[in-house]
Amino acid sequence: MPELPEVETVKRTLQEKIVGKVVKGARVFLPKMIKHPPAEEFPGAITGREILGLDRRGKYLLVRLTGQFVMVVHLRMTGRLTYTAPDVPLAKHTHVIFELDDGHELRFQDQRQFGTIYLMPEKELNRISGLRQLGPEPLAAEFTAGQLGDMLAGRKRKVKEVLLDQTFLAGIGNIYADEILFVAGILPERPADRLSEQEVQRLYEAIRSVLQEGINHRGTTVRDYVDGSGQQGDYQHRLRVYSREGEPCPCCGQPVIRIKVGGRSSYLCRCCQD
DNA sequence: AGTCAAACCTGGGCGC
DNA sequence: TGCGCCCAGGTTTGAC
Repeated sequence: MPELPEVETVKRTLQEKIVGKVVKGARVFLPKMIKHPPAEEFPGAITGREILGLDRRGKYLLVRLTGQFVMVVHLRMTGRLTYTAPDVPLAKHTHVIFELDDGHELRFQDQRQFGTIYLMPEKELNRISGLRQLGPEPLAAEFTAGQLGDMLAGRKRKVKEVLLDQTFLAGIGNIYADEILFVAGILPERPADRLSEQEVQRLYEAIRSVLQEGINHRGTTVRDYVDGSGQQGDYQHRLRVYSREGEPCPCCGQPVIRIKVGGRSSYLCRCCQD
């Protein structure tokens, strides 16, 4: 489910609900979801801490806690983190419940059980390799087209594979990669280092605009994604090519096709992208 | 180094 | 109704 715009939306929706709340307890029903500390130590380690704020890095959600501790959550494909009243019946695949001092719960559910939760001192966050190795934030003010051009130089892999590489840029996944490449008018199989200066500029602008659009529409719900209040996103109605095999290209009307790139389904228009 | 497939899981959808 | 297959927003690992 969740790429940068979805994780950003979860962050924003949870922010208004849980900042300032104290964790009164935690129940772990599926220990393997807890990667650190050992699951049996996790409830004791988080109980009593106040939630100071929420941040996002790439697709990672960071919950800042008192005592310089941070809980790091990655939702992977089907994870959900929702602020829920305690009388709401437990949804299937609910693996961890946090009890908050306002009587509500923060519930983590994950059908496919790929999600991860860490709790550690802020200073040790770099022990999480996926977090440590993340590339730049594509929406950061400091990220420029010139920088993107430098980063692409010498990259012989397909441009879509590069966009999906979290050590290259943080937060782009399969849906937004296809949308970005369509908006930029670039085929996903193009070698990354063979884009013209103009194409790099278009790619940069598409990365920024498509991710921002996704956030503005509260993310994309293709299947499982919901935000921190359990609400679906809206951006699925605005997708141009992703999951639209056979439908007319919004630009030229030719059918959208699906191919495999880097092992992932990729949707594109042969007419509008080259 | 680069590329590919498999692995981690559950469940939906399709053809037969 | 059921079986078998393919598919799914992600990331890591291990084999060539």
